Amino acid sequence: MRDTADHILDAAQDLIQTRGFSAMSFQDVADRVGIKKPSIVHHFPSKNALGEAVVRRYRERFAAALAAVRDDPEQDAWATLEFYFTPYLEFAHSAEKVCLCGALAGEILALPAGMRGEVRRFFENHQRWLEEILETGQGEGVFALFDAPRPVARLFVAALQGALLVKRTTGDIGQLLEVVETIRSCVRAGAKVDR
Amino acid sequence: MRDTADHILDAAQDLIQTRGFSAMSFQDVADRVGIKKPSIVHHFPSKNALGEAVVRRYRERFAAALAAVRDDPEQDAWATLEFYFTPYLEFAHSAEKVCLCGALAGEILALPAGMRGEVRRFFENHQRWLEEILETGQGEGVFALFDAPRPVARLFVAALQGALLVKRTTGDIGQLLEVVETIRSCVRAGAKVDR
DNA sequence: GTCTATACAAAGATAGAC
DNA sequence: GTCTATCTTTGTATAGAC
Repeated sequence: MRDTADHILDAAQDLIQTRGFSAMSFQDVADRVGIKKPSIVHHFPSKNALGEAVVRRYRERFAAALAAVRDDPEQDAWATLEFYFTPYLEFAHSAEKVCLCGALAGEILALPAGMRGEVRRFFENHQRWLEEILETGQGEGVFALFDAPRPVARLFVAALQGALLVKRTTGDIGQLLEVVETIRSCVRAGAKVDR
Repeated sequence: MRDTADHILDAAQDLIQTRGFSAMSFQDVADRVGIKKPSIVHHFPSKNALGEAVVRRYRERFAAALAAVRDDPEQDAWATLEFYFTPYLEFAHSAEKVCLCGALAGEILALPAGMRGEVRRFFENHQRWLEEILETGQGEGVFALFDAPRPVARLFVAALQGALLVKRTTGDIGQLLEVVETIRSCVRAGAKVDR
């Protein structure tokens, strides 16, 4: 049986991912978990603390998964890049889902300092990780980039996050698949840049 | 002297762009304009109506500017693309500014239906417009795209919106400039794709 | 660990004077 | 067109029983 604290975190994360942190209330979380409002306070002393715990867990899980794939000698650069697409493609199955940190970026100035820091670390980590993967793949001749690994990594992270948000707004799930496919064709070694 | 309704719209837009719609209140708007809460209601009967008016004005202004440049025979494809970067680069001057619709995309499911429709139309219009520009430029041999105009246009819009949000989160203004520069090098005719 | 009850502030909105 | 005053709901958070 699942721990109540975990259950609360799951409910809060889903609410933030869909409605945003400002629009989420203890009442919403309590209703989903099937408890009363004060029971949440027993596990998380304030709404800010709950929000920070949600983002920290999300960021740490993501970071651990990315580090594991990067350090797995079985995975080549292409497989590693494809692994990075996986969560985005899972978000694409539903019209409503976006990345937790992408959703929070829209209201970042209204968030408590602890949450802002977690979201910032999330993006910095993703950009550094992808830059490293692109550089490795480029060195091995697997990727052909039209610019340096750093700006290209930033372009890709921004495009994937932006595509999730636009997808949910327009309701066009194909949006995300198109962007992922375009990124693939963008780094494909067969598409050598000549200049 | 500026009309009060316009003043209210300006204040509300700035508040939504920074904190988000859910976190914005009549009190915040009233304080900025220098009036009391009920005076706002006289101009906009509800918070939802005010929010919808803000997004509609923003979308219509943007659409008019884009259409004007597209239909100006003086502007070639490159100048038109550069024109599209202008507002994004202006957002880049401040660490806090993002596109109104990019900010709203994060909390889209918490918005009233009228606002959701406006944000959707904003993105659909931008994607169609940019697709058309890319196609024209490609036909004239000015742009060299690594994929069809439609997916490339979607990638660019998503990347620009995502870059604004990431920029504000990390506080790194260079983020946006890098992405714009990467997009430029990405369509440059000198960088012909060979496959 | 969960509950009832409650405190306190802030929200959106309305009525009616000026 | 703007104000004061007020209504009603909802928010976060606390106190204390079980």
